[in-house]
Amino acid sequence: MKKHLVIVESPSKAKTIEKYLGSDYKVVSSKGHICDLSTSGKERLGIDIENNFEPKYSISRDKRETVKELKELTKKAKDVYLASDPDREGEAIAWHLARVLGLNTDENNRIVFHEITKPTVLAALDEPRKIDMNLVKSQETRRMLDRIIGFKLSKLLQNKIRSKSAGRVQSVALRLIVDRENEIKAFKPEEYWTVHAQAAKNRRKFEATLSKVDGKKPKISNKEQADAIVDRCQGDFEVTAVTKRKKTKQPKLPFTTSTLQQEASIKLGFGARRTMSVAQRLYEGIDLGGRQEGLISYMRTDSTRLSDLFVNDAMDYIDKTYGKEYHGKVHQKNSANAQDAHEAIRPTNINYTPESIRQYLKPEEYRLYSLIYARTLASLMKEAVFDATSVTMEHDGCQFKATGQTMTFDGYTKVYGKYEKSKDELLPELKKGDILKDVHVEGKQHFTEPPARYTEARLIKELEEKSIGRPSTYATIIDTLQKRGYATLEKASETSKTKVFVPTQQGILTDEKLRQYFSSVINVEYTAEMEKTLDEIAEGKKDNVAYLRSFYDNFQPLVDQAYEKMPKKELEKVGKKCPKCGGELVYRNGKYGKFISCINFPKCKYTENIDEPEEAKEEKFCPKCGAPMVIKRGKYGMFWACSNYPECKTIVPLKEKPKAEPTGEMCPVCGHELVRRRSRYGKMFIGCSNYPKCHYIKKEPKKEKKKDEA
DNA sequence: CAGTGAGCGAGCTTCCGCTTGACTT
Repeated sequence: MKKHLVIVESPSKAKTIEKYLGSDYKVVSSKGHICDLSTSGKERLGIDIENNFEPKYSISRDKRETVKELKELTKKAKDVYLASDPDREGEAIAWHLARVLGLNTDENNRIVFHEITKPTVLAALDEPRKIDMNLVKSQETRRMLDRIIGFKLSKLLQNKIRSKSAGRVQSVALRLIVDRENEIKAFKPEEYWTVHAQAAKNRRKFEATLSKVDGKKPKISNKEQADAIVDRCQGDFEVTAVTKRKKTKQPKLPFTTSTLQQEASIKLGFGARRTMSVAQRLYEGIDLGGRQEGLISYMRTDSTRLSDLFVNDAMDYIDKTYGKEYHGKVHQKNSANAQDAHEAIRPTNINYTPESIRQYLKPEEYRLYSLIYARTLASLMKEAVFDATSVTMEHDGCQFKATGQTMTFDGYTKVYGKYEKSKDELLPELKKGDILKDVHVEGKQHFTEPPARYTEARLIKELEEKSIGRPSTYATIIDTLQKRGYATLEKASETSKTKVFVPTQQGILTDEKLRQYFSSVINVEYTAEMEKTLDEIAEGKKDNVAYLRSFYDNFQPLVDQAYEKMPKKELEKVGKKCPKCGGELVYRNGKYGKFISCINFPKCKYTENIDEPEEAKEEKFCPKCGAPMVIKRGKYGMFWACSNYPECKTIVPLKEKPKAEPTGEMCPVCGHELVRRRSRYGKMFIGCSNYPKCHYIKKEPKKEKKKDEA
């Protein structure tokens, strides 16, 4: 018997939905887009600009197999429902599927649902509609714009300054990093002081901070000014006001991709890549003792919405587990450009507590699942309540303030508290008119701090707030900046574990050129403007070809101008000639750093390493065969080798000793100094400088194996 | 964990956004 065929985007989703629909239905997936703009042809743009921006599509190489299968299934099916995601990209996927599978686009064969629950999927099947061609046009416009900007700029920069790529999204991410670097460079620390009073009542100590001097907010910029205030504050203080009020703290919204990546980075130390791959495993399903179950909803989402079914279950669970007083409400707020195709990232089943399934999870899966579980549950719980007290005390026109708070109801922090420390700050019982004796007042010096470099998490947050990039691309953007050699992730400081983005020379240069020639396209606001127009196209209020044309007519002259005016970056000359072909030797940047090569590459493949040791300038001949010797670089460092290799395998060590750092420590065996060296296996170790007479090696404290336990 | 070892890179395919496996980074 012929079945109805339903096509979704994700295989895991297909499995779940097939369970809901029963045996009359076959549910399969396209695994994302199946088509893309072609990259063959003259300009490789896949767009016929002269012919009204006609797109040229081809089936993506890695989807040939999928498409073949879909075609066969279509032949066998009674009818086909296109159930790709309910957003711009999903509509385009539906249209590509319709074309490739030969479906009638005038038929009602498109269905959408915003959450994967049985009632919503069944309801969707009752309301099939036609493919929304305006929405498809909107996606197609976005795609063509990105292709034009990306390929034209990349080609230009490759040609002019040997940069690898540029694009609407990556180049703005780079801009943010470079801007921040410039702010830091321009930053001048300023000195300022605060004044603090240590007081006590009934032997309970507390600290207050200077808030006003003679009724005005103080501005203290040096020690003299601070000392003057401290001098004024000698003697008894009087409590002039005590105010008490209730304070509440709301739980945060459930996770989107961006907030999950941020929180996992801060709370678990996961990079965006790692978070996504662990989340993917949780989504696809974990073997829970014989049965495979998806533990979380879809992990690429911009929505904080939770399905009604889930909310009901979770509320029951809260009532049952914690009591009705913890029963909160649904908070709702999506970011500006949210497309809301999926729910928030939540557990699929609230009864799978992290503890109850811990035995089936790898440590990193357990940690991420615990975070998602706690965040989701907390979002539906009551706010935490605090008693907050503020005390004002004065002496000779100098007013100090102290604040304290105690939690009177833990609310959502019962489950999310371990990720959000909030400490009680206690004040002694004080009342207006109390006199405080023996108050110790002193000034504290501070300096204003430069803004911090971006961590992965901060950069993703910034991009999301500015509507740049999408949940499926945040992790890729981070990778691209590094792969292109525009920025590196480096430790924020010697001691810190946090890694931050530092732009490279090439990154700074690339940004500079884009700023100079393409400021109207590569900037933080551009994507938001584009999105506005795309919405108008989707609503049928604007013609997409007219939009593309006006963009192109503005953009192409900028490209032409840049080809004309942008100076070509010449390769830096070494000042020596190539021993092989006599060409100029130049510095190049390789994957492993700077190196020297012949200008005639690829005709001449001569290379050399930079920072040759001093003695490389000497002429040296092989003691065995008399051939000249050259410096070679092995796994373990540099050495002289016969140029006749491999016929003659003579090796002479360098005169320069390999690095051995003194440590200041003495050898417990022979009393000579201990030095830090690199072993032949490449590891650093501390051994005795009296080697080989003394073989002492200091045992390094064993490095703990990375543990992934909560 | 102590006396060895001999790469590679670069240039010309890049964009963004939707997905998962096939990888040997």
